[in-house]
Amino acid sequence: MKKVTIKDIASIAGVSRGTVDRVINGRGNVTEEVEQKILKIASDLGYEKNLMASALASNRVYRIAIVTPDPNSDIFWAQPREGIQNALELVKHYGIITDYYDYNLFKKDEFCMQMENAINSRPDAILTAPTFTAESLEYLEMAEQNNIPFITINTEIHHPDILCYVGQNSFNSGYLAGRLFYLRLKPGDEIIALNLGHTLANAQHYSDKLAGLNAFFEQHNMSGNPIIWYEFDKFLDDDLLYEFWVDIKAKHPRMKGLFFTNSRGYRLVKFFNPEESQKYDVVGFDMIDPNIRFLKEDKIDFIINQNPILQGYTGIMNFVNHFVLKKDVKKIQYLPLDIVIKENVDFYIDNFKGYPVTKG
Amino acid sequence: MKKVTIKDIASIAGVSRGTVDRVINGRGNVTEEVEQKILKIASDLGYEKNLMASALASNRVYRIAIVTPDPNSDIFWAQPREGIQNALELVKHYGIITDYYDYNLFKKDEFCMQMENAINSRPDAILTAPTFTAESLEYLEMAEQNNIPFITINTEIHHPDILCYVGQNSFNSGYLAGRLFYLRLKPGDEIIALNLGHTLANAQHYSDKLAGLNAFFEQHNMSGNPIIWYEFDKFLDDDLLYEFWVDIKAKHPRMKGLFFTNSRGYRLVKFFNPEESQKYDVVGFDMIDPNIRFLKEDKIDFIINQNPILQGYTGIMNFVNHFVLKKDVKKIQYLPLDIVIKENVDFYIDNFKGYPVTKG
DNA sequence: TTATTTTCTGTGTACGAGCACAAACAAAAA
DNA sequence: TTTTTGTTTGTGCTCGTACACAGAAAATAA
Repeated sequence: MKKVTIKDIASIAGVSRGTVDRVINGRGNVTEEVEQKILKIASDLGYEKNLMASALASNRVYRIAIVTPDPNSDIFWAQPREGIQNALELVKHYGIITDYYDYNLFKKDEFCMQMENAINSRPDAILTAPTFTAESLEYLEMAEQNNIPFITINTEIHHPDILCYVGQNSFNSGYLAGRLFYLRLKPGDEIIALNLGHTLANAQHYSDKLAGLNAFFEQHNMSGNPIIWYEFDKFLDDDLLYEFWVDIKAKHPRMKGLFFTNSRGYRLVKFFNPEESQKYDVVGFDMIDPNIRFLKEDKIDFIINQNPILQGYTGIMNFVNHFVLKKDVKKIQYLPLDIVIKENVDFYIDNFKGYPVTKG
Repeated sequence: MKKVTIKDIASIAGVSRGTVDRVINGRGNVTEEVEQKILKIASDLGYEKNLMASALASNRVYRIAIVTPDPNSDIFWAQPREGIQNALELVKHYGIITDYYDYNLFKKDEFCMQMENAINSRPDAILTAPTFTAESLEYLEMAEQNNIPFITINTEIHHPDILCYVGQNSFNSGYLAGRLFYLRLKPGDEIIALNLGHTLANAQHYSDKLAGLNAFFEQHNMSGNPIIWYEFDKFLDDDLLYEFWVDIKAKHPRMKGLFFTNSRGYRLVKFFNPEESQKYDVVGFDMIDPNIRFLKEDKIDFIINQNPILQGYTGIMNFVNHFVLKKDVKKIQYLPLDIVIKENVDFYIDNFKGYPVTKG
């Protein structure tokens, strides 16, 4: 049961290690006849390259440039980063080095600058959350020219040349939200879909989610339950937001469900009084701290989680699978849409991140 | 930014590689003074052992004995195995070898036999699902004597000497089920909790789940919604099971919720007519194929999933973290209780297993 | 003191694959 | 034929660590 080495193959084939090495790694300069013989022996013996020895000998370094929003500009982005760092812990021995190019989520020019810096550093790959779609596509082309593949997470852009996408399926998350409202809806109840954010950034995301929600209601003949779409981009100003909320309530006495299209539901539900906490079914996204708090206080009823930590983790692991282990990687990987409620939230937070972790 | 090696430390400390090696690996025979100097330099330089080189040089082989139920005796157990095999794919380069000791889930003597075989093979660790609690504890002690640690998955046994447990928290899964029923319950509605299985095996599991369910109802003042507990061990006989079901319906006209304590809900819900599929809220466990089918047919409403694939995966990864990477491993790792419904089930099945996978 | 044991330190080789370079051989050109 | 060129194969060193063994130094016994 001993492992087969290049030496074993060489001695059986009656050639030297060097020749076997050339065949295995396709370096050429080997007669057809010998090559075939060696390949046959290798496959008969079930030869598998010892990756440790290989990495050690080649002494190769892989560099990944990470272009994601600065967590300080939007706390959500701490989570993908956490996953990235955890993955690195497991695979850094393969010689993987990362450089971070942070940008302010709300500043397009910062994004562009950092993306250029990243490309100019000539990394082996760029891992990015392409929050600015149009610009991302441009840089993708530019990187393409320099043979730098893109690994994208969280925000889907459609382009044949990305190495992979790991993240959410927005349409389906809206559709899922539809079911969650449906569970408790009565005839005539209204749903308010609320986008606390700027239309420009991530527009596709939001409209896909809404489309999914609408699709569910249509397919379940819920024409008696209207969905009303609002957008409010001054969400950072509590006074204005409160005014907006009072206004909404006045306009929609039959409001029963509240659908937040992103992670910022916490900004509004903090205005709920106890009675309102009871009355409304609230569905929001992402397990960031304030959302978790309000989930536990019954102000938010369901959080749909797309495991951003796992997105980062998987992004790195895909790199390893592709570059180090030379395995095919699935191009589109939609993560599960976890339904998080008060009763299972702690397990998602404390004990597990979707992959094994150590104590320290 | 170059990596620090033993040689670097040696030349700075003015000693040979061998001496540094003795210090780093605590092999002794080094003067206190030199040892301290080397340790200081190592920590100053941020030395980290190159695991590739280490594994290569030591040529060590780790053997794990896997003692789990034969998937042929109960299909559920194919899932942990899948996770085990996927994890091995990622870490086998560290020299990890596995031997499987399968046993029939329902045959205690087979379990004992295989456990003895496993211990006698003197592995570095035993990964097991201790479905037979009392016996498992005995073998745990026996393995303990031989310095073979236990990694347990899926079924929790309480013993200070296990290396780790990865799996479900039964009480909480019952408690979670409580919430799922609560969403749609009306005053007077009854819940039938049904254990399709033998009392003996996994008894703790089942009673914990029921306790959780009861606890939720108590804490939410639902004394108007009784929970009635049934057990039926002839579940393999369709005729008897059908008879039992007809009987239940007759006895409980106010039945609204149906709680299956394990993965075998599919055996009963197949008797539902369309009207019944609508009428009952059904909560069951485990994403095995027949359950998934009935989820899609609206006969089952919620599946609580404890990611058995991930259990296997994590079990192996914990081994690696402990033995190869020498990191501390969390002793108890409760996996998230995923709430799976028709609208998110496909993402759990097709696209993701909770960790990165390759295409082939 | 010298002999002997014990404690400490240095050196050489191995692990398996990568890679540069040398050597052997064959084919084409002189 | 010899020379040149090109193709194919073999050798030796490298990566960073582990470990056996040799050797030096110190401590103890004679």
